[in-house]
Amino acid sequence: MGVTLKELAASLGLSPTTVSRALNGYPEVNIKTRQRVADAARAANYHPNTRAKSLATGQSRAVGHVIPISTSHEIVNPIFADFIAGAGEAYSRAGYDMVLSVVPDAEEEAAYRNLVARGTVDGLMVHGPRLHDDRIGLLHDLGLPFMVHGRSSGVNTPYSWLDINNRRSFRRATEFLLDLGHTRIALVNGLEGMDFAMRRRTGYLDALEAAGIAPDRALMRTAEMTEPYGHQAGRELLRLPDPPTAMLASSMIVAYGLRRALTEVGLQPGRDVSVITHDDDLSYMPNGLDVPQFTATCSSVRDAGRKAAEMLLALVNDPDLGPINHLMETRLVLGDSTGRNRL
Amino acid sequence: MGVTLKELAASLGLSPTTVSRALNGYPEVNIKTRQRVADAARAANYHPNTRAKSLATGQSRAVGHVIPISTSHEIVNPIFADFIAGAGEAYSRAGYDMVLSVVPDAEEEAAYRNLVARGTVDGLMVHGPRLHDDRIGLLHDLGLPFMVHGRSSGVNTPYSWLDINNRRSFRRATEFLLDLGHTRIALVNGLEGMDFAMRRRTGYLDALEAAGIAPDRALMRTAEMTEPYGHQAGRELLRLPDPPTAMLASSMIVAYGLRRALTEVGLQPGRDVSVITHDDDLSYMPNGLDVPQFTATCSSVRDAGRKAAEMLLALVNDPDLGPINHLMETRLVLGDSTGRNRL
DNA sequence: CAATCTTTCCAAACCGCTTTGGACGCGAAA
DNA sequence: TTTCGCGTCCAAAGCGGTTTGGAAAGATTG
Repeated sequence: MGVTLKELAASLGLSPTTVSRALNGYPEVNIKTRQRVADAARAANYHPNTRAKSLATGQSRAVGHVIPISTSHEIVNPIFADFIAGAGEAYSRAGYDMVLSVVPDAEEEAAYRNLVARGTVDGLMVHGPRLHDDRIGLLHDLGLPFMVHGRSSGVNTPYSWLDINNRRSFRRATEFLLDLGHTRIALVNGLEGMDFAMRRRTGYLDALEAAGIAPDRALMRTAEMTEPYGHQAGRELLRLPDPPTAMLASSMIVAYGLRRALTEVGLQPGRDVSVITHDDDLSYMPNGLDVPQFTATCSSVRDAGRKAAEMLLALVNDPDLGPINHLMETRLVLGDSTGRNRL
Repeated sequence: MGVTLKELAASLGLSPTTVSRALNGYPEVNIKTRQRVADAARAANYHPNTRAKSLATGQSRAVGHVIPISTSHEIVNPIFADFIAGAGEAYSRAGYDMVLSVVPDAEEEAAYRNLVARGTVDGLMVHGPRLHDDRIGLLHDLGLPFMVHGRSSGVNTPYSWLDINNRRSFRRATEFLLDLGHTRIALVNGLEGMDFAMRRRTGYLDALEAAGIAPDRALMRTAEMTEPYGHQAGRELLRLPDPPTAMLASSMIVAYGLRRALTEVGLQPGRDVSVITHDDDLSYMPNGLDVPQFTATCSSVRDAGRKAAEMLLALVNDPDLGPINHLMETRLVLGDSTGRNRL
């Protein structure tokens, strides 16, 4: 493999101690020696062995992400890739490694315990929190710093999280549709076991209630967010005796499905039926090339990943930091998919 | 953190040596002692420290995936999540960790060198190979086992890869369209710097040539695979003086865009214009709920991840294994998006 | 019964790094 | 001159495992 510290030291006629100190910026080494060491290290392409270093320091300089695969749905969250990309950027900038554990949700707890007991990581990221998520209590007990991407309603112990303001976001979107004169507004949501979906529904209901409109269960759908789901939900909604004139989608890909359902029966988004979607700003799913195709509540999940990673590293470097939170607001971008209610 | 071997040994009145051997299945330990140790280890939730173990054995029991982020496009490959999910499954089953390095493509080489020099991983996975990809030569020199997901034309040194038969797959799809009477067939491809895109184009051209049809540059598009790209490409193709009657899409999401372009001008996929797409069988992008919405060349990228990971582990465990390859055929599934040429 | 294996265990070295506790030489202060 | 402090370096003890080379006791053999 690579050169070892010992070899490097020998080639310089110095002790490993001095070389180590020179490279790690300790004061007790002559400036000329330090320079000599630095040059030699570069020339030999010396990189300290990760395992040895972390064994000696007690820190692994790595963080873990546990990705749950729902055994019932076998689905991988599409936002995962962009979140990881953002987080990975922050990690590599800080010189941290990222280790990923992909596990069926039944083995999630074991996965967390494993990573902690084996000392593989200094911190953990929790993805896809559900309502009353057990993992938070578990991680609290395990004692390693962790960040949650999202929140978990019903959990009492304080914890660190980063989330978007799902509730306000969907309230805002609903109000926007109400202002356009819509009163029959459908919500095509994600799986409601997920915390974010519940919050979105709450925001939607908030707005309806404020407007004095009674919610209609027939207008509220929930499922794993795919295009065919959006399509089917759209078709069913349009076939209702009193169909909605506006629809709220929980993701861009669901909105694609809704649009297909509309155009299939000759309806045009924005003119005949309004559609607003949440847009995670996924790199491979841009909201139009130049102008936005959908009116959307927009928030970059990549930025979220970057920020969440930075927060996690802050927690790792200062364990006394206590729970830290960050709530990101979304911005409402106007596209062609919304318009006045013409009924 | 967790219990250490030394502590466990002390609590049992045994030496660390014996405990280590008992846990690792060495023969020179009494069956009763072994049992006693196993019980105690389970009771104490003992897991050997990753770093110490790998330092002692010289193996990290981890593999690295370097994910390049194109600095020009800033795009994360959408198939990445499912591939990782498949690979991760194989790794955790084998007791290996997966470490991810997300880096701008300019720093890719440094990332590989780093992982190797620091001894962080025992093997590497290469994603998104381009034509004449430098990384293969680099990894060859670095001497660590590696697998390429895809291939790289123009590379002479032998290497291990897993790929789908892109060429035959697109030749087959094109022939299918030719059999339906289509002669003006468009190819809406991915970025042609990518090896897979080049192969698909070749398969497409093979079929045209065999049918005695001269390729038309106006019918061949290439870009990053997004829905808006598919939409735009579809619009432009339909506006040609002599528009295509069939289209080949490089991914499901591009096909969504094509379909939008068709329906926008009142054309129906399958009846008026035929569309075939490649389908990576992404979990969040199913090809219809019950019946396939698109005729597609289908191959699960998740299975590919699983298989590629298994191959990489085989290489890690037997360095003399030499280059191993696996070529997966796609299956053509029939959907509603194709039909006879009615012109 | 002595000699020779086996079985079962342990002490100690080692993996590659960090870090503690000096050692040594030199200039400044007493 | 002696003492002290400082700058610069090093030897050695870890970190938590694995592994080599015995050692002691019991079983087997001639």
